Amino acid sequence: MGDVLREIGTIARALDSISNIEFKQYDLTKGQYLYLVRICEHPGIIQERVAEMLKVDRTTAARAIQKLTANGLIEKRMQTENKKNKQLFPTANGLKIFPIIQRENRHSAEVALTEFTEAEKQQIAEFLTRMRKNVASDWEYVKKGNQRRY
Amino acid sequence: MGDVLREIGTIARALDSISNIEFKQYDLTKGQYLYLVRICEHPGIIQERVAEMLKVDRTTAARAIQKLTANGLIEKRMQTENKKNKQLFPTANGLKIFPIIQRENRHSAEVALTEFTEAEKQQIAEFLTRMRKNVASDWEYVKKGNQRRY
DNA sequence: AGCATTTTGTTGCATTTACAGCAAAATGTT
DNA sequence: AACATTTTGCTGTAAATGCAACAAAATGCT
Repeated sequence: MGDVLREIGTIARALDSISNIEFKQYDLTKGQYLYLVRICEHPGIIQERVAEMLKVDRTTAARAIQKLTANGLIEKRMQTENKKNKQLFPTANGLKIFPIIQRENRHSAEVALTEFTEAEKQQIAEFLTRMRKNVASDWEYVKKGNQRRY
Repeated sequence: MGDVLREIGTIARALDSISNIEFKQYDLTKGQYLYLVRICEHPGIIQERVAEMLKVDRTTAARAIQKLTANGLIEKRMQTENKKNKQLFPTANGLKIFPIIQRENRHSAEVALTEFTEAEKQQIAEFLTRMRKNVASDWEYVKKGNQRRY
């Protein structure tokens, strides 16, 4: 079933594209909504962890977060116990945009799942979580420079 | 079920990331494998149609295809009846790489669907196709500059 | 036929993305 | 305690991405 992955890629690009266009009016440039949402949901998280959750390159996350900081949507806090980790928190402005993103995402989900019964929604959610877990280990493996055998 | 879209995004990024790393040894830079596959499968297709299938910006597709042409993996052919459309065809070199991409994609699909029964694979394929169709119209709508209401 | 609209393809430019490679702090090992 | 390894964060650089804006061909309309 090679087209399963294709469909996933296509859906992901389409939705990401839509979100990026719709969030431009809030001065959120490409992809930034992803990071802001995760930081709002996990205040105090460090960027390395955000990259891992999103399955995004470390440096890509670093620069996206840099920009969110520059734009005053999140802030980095240093701790006294740990001088290396920088905890991330949404600012008041970031928290103001957060529900807007949630609303948009909710609407996109509704559109995507039009004509799905509750049971079907339940089931696809479960399927996708299983797939994500299956894929996660390969991603880390390859990202660390290892070669898959096949 | 907002996490459905999230999972899709995460899976898509992870797999795309893996593919890009694995295809670098064949001088396929970021994303090019997507275009090459579609052109191999639909010889004579025009780039506008490729962009639409992939749900990618017109100009992004244009440049990816430009590069594939420059690297000798595909070629553009002009027709006599129609002076605007440029048909795309894989070259001998492109056709040599095609099965390598297919093999990688097949392996990724196997990994992603580990522990899925045949019936489950069937079902998720069907679900995803429905989702893709649901999302496609919004993508075109927004890409053309229209505003969604929600 | 004549004119407006759509389709297709391009380029300029600003931004994001990601591989290399570095440094400093934290953690693990002996 | 001393040293090696891992974790976290950053920057330089090259490439992809995508909006704006244009031109030319094709199509639609009256």
